[in-house]
Amino acid sequence: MTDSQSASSRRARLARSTEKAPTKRELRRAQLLAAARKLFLARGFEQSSVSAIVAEAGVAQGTFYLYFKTKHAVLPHLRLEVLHAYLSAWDHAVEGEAEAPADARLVAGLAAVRDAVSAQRDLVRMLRQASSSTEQQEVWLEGRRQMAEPLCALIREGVEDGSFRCDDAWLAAQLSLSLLDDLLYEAMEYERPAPLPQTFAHGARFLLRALRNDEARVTALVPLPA
Amino acid sequence: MTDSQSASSRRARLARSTEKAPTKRELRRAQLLAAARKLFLARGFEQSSVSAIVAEAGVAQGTFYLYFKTKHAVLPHLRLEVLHAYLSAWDHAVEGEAEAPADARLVAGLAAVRDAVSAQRDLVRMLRQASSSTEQQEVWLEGRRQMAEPLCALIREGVEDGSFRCDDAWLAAQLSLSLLDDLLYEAMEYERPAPLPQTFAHGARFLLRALRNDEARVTALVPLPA
Amino acid sequence: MTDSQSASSRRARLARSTEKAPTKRELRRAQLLAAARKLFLARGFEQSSVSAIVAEAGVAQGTFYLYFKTKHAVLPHLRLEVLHAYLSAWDHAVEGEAEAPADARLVAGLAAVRDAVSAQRDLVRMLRQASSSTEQQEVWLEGRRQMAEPLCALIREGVEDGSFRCDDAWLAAQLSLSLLDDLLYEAMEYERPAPLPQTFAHGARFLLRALRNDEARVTALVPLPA
Amino acid sequence: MTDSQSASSRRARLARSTEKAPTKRELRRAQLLAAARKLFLARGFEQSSVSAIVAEAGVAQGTFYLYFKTKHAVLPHLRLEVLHAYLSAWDHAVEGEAEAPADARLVAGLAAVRDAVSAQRDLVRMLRQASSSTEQQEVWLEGRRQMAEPLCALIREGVEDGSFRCDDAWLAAQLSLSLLDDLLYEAMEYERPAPLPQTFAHGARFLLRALRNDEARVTALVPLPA
DNA sequence: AATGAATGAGTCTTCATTCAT
DNA sequence: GATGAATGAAGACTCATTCAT
Repeated sequence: MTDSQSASSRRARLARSTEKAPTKRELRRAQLLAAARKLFLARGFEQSSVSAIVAEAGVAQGTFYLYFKTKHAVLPHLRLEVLHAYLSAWDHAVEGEAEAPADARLVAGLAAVRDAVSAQRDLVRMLRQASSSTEQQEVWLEGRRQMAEPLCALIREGVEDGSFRCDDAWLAAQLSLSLLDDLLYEAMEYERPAPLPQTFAHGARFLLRALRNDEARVTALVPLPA
Repeated sequence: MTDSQSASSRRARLARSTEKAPTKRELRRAQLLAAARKLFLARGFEQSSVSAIVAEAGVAQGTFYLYFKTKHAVLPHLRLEVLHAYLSAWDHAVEGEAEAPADARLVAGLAAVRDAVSAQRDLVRMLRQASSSTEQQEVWLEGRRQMAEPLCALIREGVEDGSFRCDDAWLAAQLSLSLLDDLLYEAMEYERPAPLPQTFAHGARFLLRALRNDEARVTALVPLPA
Repeated sequence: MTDSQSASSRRARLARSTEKAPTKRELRRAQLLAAARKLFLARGFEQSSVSAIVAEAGVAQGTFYLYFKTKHAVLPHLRLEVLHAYLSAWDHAVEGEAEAPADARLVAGLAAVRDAVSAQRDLVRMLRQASSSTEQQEVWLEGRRQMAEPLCALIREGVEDGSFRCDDAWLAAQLSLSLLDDLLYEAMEYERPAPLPQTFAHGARFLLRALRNDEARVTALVPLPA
Repeated sequence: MTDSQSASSRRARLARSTEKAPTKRELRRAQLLAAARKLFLARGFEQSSVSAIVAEAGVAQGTFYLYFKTKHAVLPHLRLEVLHAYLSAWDHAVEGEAEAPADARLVAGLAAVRDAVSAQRDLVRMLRQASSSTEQQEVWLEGRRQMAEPLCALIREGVEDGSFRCDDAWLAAQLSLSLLDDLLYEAMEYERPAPLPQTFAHGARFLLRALRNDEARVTALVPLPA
């Protein structure tokens, strides 16, 4: 329950800015955001001019600057969207098996995020390419921190009920995220070091083992790929 | 021996283009590269104009285009420098303890690369920020591939001599690189998720454990940080 | 009547884009056009930079590209100006002698265009020199087509009333235009093959004869030059 | 005879610069000329850089300037080539029917030049597009003058033997050239005002008529096209 | 005579941002 | 709030020409 509580409160926190009040102002911003996302996805950040964005949105050039201080200021908003998708996927999967042991929920959560990564691939590719100003990097890290939270909680739970052992749950969570954010993304994008299913299976098994699951359990949760 | 051989031949391969013949042409290119590196480090890629680079190098605008087809064409050369530093560090550390068991050499190698990552931090930060065209991404992946090679060889050696166990040495090497490339970089850059020493220690322990070293051995090789 | 009607409607058609609405936009465009014409005339097309044009017009560099997609896009507008001058001259002259027989009107029209060619000489010289992209050539040919229309109509009229005879009125019109566009221009520009008055007189007599006017009539309409 | 004499002497005059002495210097110049022609034809004048020309010729950048003062200085040489081709065609055709009457020889000559124009079309298109400096225009006119010479001689001959009548043979020759240089070129290039065969037939008939051939003779020499 | 590295002025064009209406 | 014309600095890149070797 602590889990689903924190998940809900987190979701609420994230949502507050977009779901709550469909202000006229918020709607306009969303309209511009949608136009920007579409173009950024199609042509990339640098290649999408503000003028193209406003054309797509059907508003005047100057209007853009009523809602975003600069062109770069659009990026954190898009990063938040990605983040939101990841967290929803995790929460949904983990809550879906609320009665299962921690390691099973971990695997379920990882798989759910893997699929969310897949669904957000294009947006992430764009965000990675957008020349990341320092402020942008902060947003990225904050996202990783938020993602690590529930993962860390789950690992701690597993440590308590004896299914995991590890030195530092927080760092273990980070390492896992490194896998999701980085390795899975590249597996998807370039099929390197191996196609996605294998990369995921080996990665998950590697993680479970590092968390001290015994070999039989590891294979039960994630069978070796062909 | 195969290890040190492949290391040497790799080093030779990498070096050929730069060390061998200090052609007049190579010297000019190096001069421009140095100017570009300096400015890219100081202001970032997008913010450094070609005109600033040539001013720094003390040559004419057109001269730049005699040595690089476009401004972006400079980046792969700089990425190679970083790569070269990593590989040198690894080779040096691993060869330095040629008689030690595989897991000890792994830890030594990781630590050496950690320090090299530290030394190259600024350059890497810049390369990450430079809007990475597709070709640029290829260079990055190729770098990771080259780095994974010796790491993978060492893991295989450990599997043979019984100090490691793992499903897939190549993917395990990639995961480790994910740690080096990504997690250590961020630990250094932002002290997150934890300052570098802790992040490294926990990460290395996590890896060793995933490779099935027993607890005592893990702690002997990498003590728990305070 | 058909003649003067078509002449008027043509004039109207041409005029619509420029005379009708002195939009703010049209005015700016005209301002830039004037600056471009002045510089192109003074230094030639290639030698006139966009930056010089905007300086002359007293607007910012970027403003130019609000009105013309590229520097070359200015040329068709100037060609239209020339064309307009030719057509006005022809219409005016031919309408001025509405009661005269076809051959007399032909000669009057030719003479009027000759003078218009003279007035537009510098502009035409520039347009000829401007490296003519394919699209530019299309504009040129389209201009010739528009010019040939009334000339052809007049020749046909002459054929009907028996003052002319010819195989193909359209081609005869083209040949006459060749004379106006090409030979008269060169006569004016370089006094070759002979000074303008002689070139014109001989050319007109040659044309009239090709159209089967008898010798007396030819000489009555265009006396032999000294 | 005066005809073939003047033709020969003219040919000699033109040839002198290229045929006479295959100096080492002349050969190099020809080599560069060939490279320039090839590139100018393929990409146009402005789009062919000196650097591309020397690459094509297989010599060094600086070498170009040993043989041509500037890039534009290449054009007159190419215009001469075109001219030479026209004159050869004319001479050959007219001499080939030395016994025929003047008007038949005129038609034969015109047809020969028409075919030469066709063969040189690409080169001419390029020369027309090359921004014609004043010096370049002089070369063009000089070419027309040289072409007009034999044509004029033939017309005079025809006037003497009674097959032609005209006010001024020189101007009549110019008008005919206007047809060849201008109208035929455009008929070939754009099939306007009509495809080449029709344009040529009507043009030739128009000329013959202007030179006072009677209708039967005109049709005998050049039948009406379908 | 030949080379080819170096020059650097000059090109066109883009675009984030502002501001008067 | 919304507009969209105007800005103008900045950008990457080209290329005819020179000159030391």
